[in-house]
Amino acid sequence: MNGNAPTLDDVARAAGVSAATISRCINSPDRVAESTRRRVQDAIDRLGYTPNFGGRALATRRTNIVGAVIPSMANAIFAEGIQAFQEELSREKVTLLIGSSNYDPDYEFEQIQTLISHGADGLLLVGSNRPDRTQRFLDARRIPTLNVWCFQPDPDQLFVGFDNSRAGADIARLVIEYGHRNLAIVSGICEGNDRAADRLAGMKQAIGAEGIDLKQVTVLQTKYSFEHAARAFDTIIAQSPRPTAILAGNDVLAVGLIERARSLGFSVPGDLSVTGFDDISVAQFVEPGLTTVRVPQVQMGQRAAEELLAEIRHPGSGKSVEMLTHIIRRGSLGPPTA
Amino acid sequence: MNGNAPTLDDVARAAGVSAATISRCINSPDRVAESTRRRVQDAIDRLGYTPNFGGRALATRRTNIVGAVIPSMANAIFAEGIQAFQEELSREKVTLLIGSSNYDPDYEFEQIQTLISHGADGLLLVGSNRPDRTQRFLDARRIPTLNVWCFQPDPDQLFVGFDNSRAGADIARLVIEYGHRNLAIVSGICEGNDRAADRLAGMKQAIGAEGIDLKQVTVLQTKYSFEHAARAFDTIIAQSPRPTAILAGNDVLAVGLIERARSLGFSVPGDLSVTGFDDISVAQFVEPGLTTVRVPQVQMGQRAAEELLAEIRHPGSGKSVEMLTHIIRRGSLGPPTA
DNA sequence: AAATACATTGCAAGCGCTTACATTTTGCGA
DNA sequence: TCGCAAAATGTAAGCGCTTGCAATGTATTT
Repeated sequence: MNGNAPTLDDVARAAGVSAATISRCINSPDRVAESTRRRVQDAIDRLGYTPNFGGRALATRRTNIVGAVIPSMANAIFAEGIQAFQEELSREKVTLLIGSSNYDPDYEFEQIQTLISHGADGLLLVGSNRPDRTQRFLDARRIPTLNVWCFQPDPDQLFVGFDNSRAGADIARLVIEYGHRNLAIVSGICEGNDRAADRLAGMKQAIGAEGIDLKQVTVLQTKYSFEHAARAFDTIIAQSPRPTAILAGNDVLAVGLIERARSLGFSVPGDLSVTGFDDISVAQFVEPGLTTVRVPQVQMGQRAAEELLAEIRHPGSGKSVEMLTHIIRRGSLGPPTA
Repeated sequence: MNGNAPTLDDVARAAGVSAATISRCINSPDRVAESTRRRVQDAIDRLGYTPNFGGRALATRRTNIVGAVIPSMANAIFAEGIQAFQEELSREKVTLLIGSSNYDPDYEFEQIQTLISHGADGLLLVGSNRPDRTQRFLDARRIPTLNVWCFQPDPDQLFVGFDNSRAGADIARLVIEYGHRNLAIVSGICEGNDRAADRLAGMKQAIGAEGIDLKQVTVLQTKYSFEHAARAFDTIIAQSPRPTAILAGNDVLAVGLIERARSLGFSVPGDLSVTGFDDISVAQFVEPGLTTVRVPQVQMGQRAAEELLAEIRHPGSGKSVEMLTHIIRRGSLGPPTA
C-alpha cells in the first residue's frame, strides 16, 4: 500500500488504452488482441505495476487468501503440514495467512475473526470442537472451513484427518502386546482439545479392553513442553508400583519424558518404555528413537488444500477424507524387565 | 469475502445513524457520543459485522499487514522468533503474512511480490544479501523493510540482528581453547545465504588467527537437514588425520552430526567434539547437550516488530539494533583425546 | 437572551479495480 | 463493395470504506 504505486489508470494512460483493457489483459488475456496485450505488458513492466489488492478484493469480492489457525508455531508439530498446505495453495496463486491460538479457544476465536476480517475466502482449523460462539460465527458467515488433524463422519463439516481415538488405541495395544501391564499416560490437556481427548480416550478404551484395571493407570494432563513433561515424569516415577511404560499424548511430551528419565539415570527402554504420538522429526533423533504414531502431515496438508479450494470455488464440492496412521517402531518401546 | 456479510450500511441502518458514524465508532470512538456508540456497538454485535478488508484498505491505503519471508518453516530455527514477532504485531492490531523461500533467492523474490501485491505495509526479511533484481524492486516500491538475523552498519538499511561473523569466530576460538587443532567445518550452503557465509568466514578467520593452517581444515557446505549432515559426517570421519572437533554452521547440522557419530559408535565428545549454532530447542535435548551459540530469537523478533512498525508509521524513525550472542556450554564440546 | 465555541453527526467524494453493457473495429462471405 | 457476425475495446456503475467539510445540536459566556 504505497503512495507512489502506479495504478491501473497509470498503466492505461501509458499504454494508450482504457483501464478495462488493462484489467482484461491481466485477468483474461485471451479476450484481448495480441498486439495490445504486448503493448500493455510493456507498460506494466515499465511502470512496475502490481494490482492493488484492496481494489481487486473490493471489486471481485474475493481475496484469494485462505487463513489457517494452528495451535502453536513454537513446536514442530504443525510445521510440516502447514508447509505442505501452503505449497499446494501457492500453486493455485492463493496466499496463506497464518494465525496461532496457543491452544486457547478464545484466542482462536480472535484469530478467526482477524483472518475473516482480512477477507479470508476459507479457513483451515485444527481439530473440531470449538465453543458455540465460534461455531455460530462461522456458520453465520458461511465461510468454507476445513478441519484437520481429526476425522468425524459428519456430513455438515469438512475433515481431512485421522481417527485420533483409534490411533491412540493402536499404540496402547502395542505397548500391552509387549507385555506391559503397569502403565501411565501423560496426555496433553484435553479441555478444548479434541485431539488430545480422543487420543486419551482411545488409549483408555484399549487398555480397559485388554483387561487392565484403569484405576491402576495414572493419567496426567499437562502442557506440551519438555519442562512440563519432565515434571510429569517425576510424579510418575515416584509411584509404586512404578509403571513400566509411559504412553505420551504427543512426541514433545515423549521426548521430554525420555530426556528426564535418562538424566535421572533410568535407561529407556530398559527400566521404562516410552511411546509418543505424531512422529515429529526429533522423534527419530532422540536416543533411543521414539516409537510413535506416524501422522501423514504432508499428505494431510496437501489434501486439505485441495479440498478447501474445491469447497471455496464450488461450495458443496469439498470432500472429507480420512487418512490412516501407522505405528513407527523405534527403540523407546521394549519389553518390561521382570 | 462473503456474499451475505453485513456491511457498514447495514449496520448504519440497523442503528439508525449514518455510515460515517459507524466508521468513526470503530476507528475513533472518542469522536462519537457515548450513547450512540453503545447503540452502534449493539447493532454491530447483533449483525456480527466485521469491516470489509478490501474496502478499508482501499480507503485508507493501509492494510495493517506486514509480511515476512523466512527461509524455511520446516525446522525450528525461525519458529520462535517469528512467533515473538507476530505476538508483538498483534498487540498493535497488525497481521502477519508469512511466506517461505526454501533458501532460494528466486522463490524469495516471488514471495516478496506476493506479499506486496497483497498490500503488505512492510516487510521482514531474513539476511540481507539478495539479488539486484529483488533489491531494485524493493527500492522502487519504497516498502519499509527490515532485515533480521544479521547486522551491518549500513545507514540505508534496517537491521535487527547480530554479527554472524563474530559469533562464528567466538565459537571457533572456544573450540581451539579446548585444545583442538585438527578441525572440520560443516557449514550451510553459503551461496545466497549471508548468515551461513559470515559464520563460516568468522570461523575461518579465527582459526587462521590462532595459527592453524586453514588448508588442513576440511570445510563442507551442505543443506540444513539431518540426512545431509549425516553424509557430511561420513566424509569427514574418513579423513586422516581425523578431526577431533567439528564446527557446525547450525544446530540442525550439529544434531545430525552427533546422531550419526553415535550411531556409528563414536562417543561425543570423547572421540569427537561437535558445536552448533542457533540454540534451537533440540540443542538441549540431544545427548550430549549441544554446545552452541545462543541467538536471542525472541528478543530479535520483538524488537524487529517494534522497529519495523516505527518505520512504517514514520518513515525514517526505525533504528537498527545489534544484538549480542553468547555461547551456551553443554556436553558436546570437550578436550580432544590424546 | 443572544452570541460563541464546541461536540456530534451527516453528506458525498473518492480509493483502484472488475464487469455488464454499449460501441467500435475487423474479418469474411456474397 | 456491402452487410453482418464476431472480436476488441470503451463506458460507467458499483464494491465497502474513510474523511474533509458542512450542518446540526448543545453548552458556555457575556
